[in-house]
Amino acid sequence: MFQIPRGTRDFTPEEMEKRRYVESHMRSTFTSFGYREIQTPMFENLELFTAKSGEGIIEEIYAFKDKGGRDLALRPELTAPVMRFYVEKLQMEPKPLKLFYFGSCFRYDRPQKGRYREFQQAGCELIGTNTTEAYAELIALAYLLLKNIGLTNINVNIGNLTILSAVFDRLGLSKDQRKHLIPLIDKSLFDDVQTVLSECGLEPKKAQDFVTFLQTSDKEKIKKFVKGDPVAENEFTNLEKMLDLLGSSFQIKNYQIKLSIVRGLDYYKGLVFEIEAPILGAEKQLCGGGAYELVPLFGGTDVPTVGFAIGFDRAILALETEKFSFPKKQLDAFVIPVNEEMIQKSLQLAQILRQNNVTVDVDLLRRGVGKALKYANTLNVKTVLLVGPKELETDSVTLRDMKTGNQELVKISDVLSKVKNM
RNA sequence: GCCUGAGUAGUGUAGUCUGGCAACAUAUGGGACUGUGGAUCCUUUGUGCCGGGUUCAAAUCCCGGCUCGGGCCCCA
Repeated sequence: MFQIPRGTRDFTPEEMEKRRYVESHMRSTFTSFGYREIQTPMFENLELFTAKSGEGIIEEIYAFKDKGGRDLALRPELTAPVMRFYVEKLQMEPKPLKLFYFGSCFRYDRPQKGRYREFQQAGCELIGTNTTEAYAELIALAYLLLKNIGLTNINVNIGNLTILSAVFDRLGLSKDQRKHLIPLIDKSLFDDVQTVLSECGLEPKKAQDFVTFLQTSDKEKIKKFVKGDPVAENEFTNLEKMLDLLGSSFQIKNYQIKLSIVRGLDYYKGLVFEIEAPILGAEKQLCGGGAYELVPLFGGTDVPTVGFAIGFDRAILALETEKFSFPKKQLDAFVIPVNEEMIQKSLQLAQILRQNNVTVDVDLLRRGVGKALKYANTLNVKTVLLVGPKELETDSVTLRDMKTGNQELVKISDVLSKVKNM
């Protein structure tokens, strides 16, 4: 017996129905905002990812040599490939450029619930604008993508790395000190943050204020804290404008300012945000995004870029955890030939219906009407068409409504309209 | 990479402590049944995660591995 590789999954027809449902809703949300879909290869040159994240990443991804000795890697995420695509071929497209994607990503991680070695991401990149309205629209899009698939309980957290960095500057913290602090901030270990700050020689009062600043979502408190720092002040004013737009234009109010959002990577700059579903516990983050600078790193002309990625599998997991009832696909009709002489006629009838956008299955096992009906029942079909000699004498078939059990004799010429109106 | 729990027909479970029978439900195919049987009955198919050890005898006890779940690490 062969086994599925660790951390990968097979999807049953029922699961695929759910996934397609979510995917199609996301796709229509993206397109409703004027985004256009792109696709990039499943694997890239390894260097694309090491350039972005450093050599250390090789341990965490599927990297390999091909027969020509090239160093390749299965993509661990999609932002870098999309930016590679942009720099290589799309730089002269009119701005702003709105791109979205769906795709499998691969990471060599220890699998857990909501965490697999092959997983799906949905996301987008907005290239060529950094206005407050662009940012507001982007966050609204991320939020609505998750809302429109049926999630009810999600939170948006919004931070800003420029402000955080300006504050670090003002506190006179060195690069090494920041490196030490950032992981602690990321994990919300604020007591430890305060301890480290004291060790860095910061006055207790200042350290206390900083920790409060990281944890508060109160605009006035933050404003007071950044007062006198032109860079931070200006950035915060813009952040406020953006938040106003989120409320006034998109009716999104359940966001929180969270200045403790940090990203380990240096290329993120300015806006950062994440959306989480608290119902999922440890692996609750559904979406992460922000502004970043990758284009110059890849050799392109500098241009503002912002985007986000949604963990597709987690979004589905969150829906299931919320007990969302996915709509069930129904087959319109199931054709049962009553005996072997009726097979040809049955196939013909099914084919006519299919050509008119009716979904039809025909019994292929030459079994009795009872067994066939039972099978039809498990398929969740709307109607069954019985094709037999008695009916054919009058050019008719028996149409059975599977919900009520009612049956009627219907002329073959009328079957199409009858089935369509069920 | 670490800690922890679990793994028995396709699915859901019992049996494991206290070693000796692999069982129940459901499902799949066939039949009763040459046109209503979405039922009922009969029947078929199919199960001990893998490997080693202890033993007269292992699903059961022991060791190792694999896989899944929970918690860490990590999270581009």
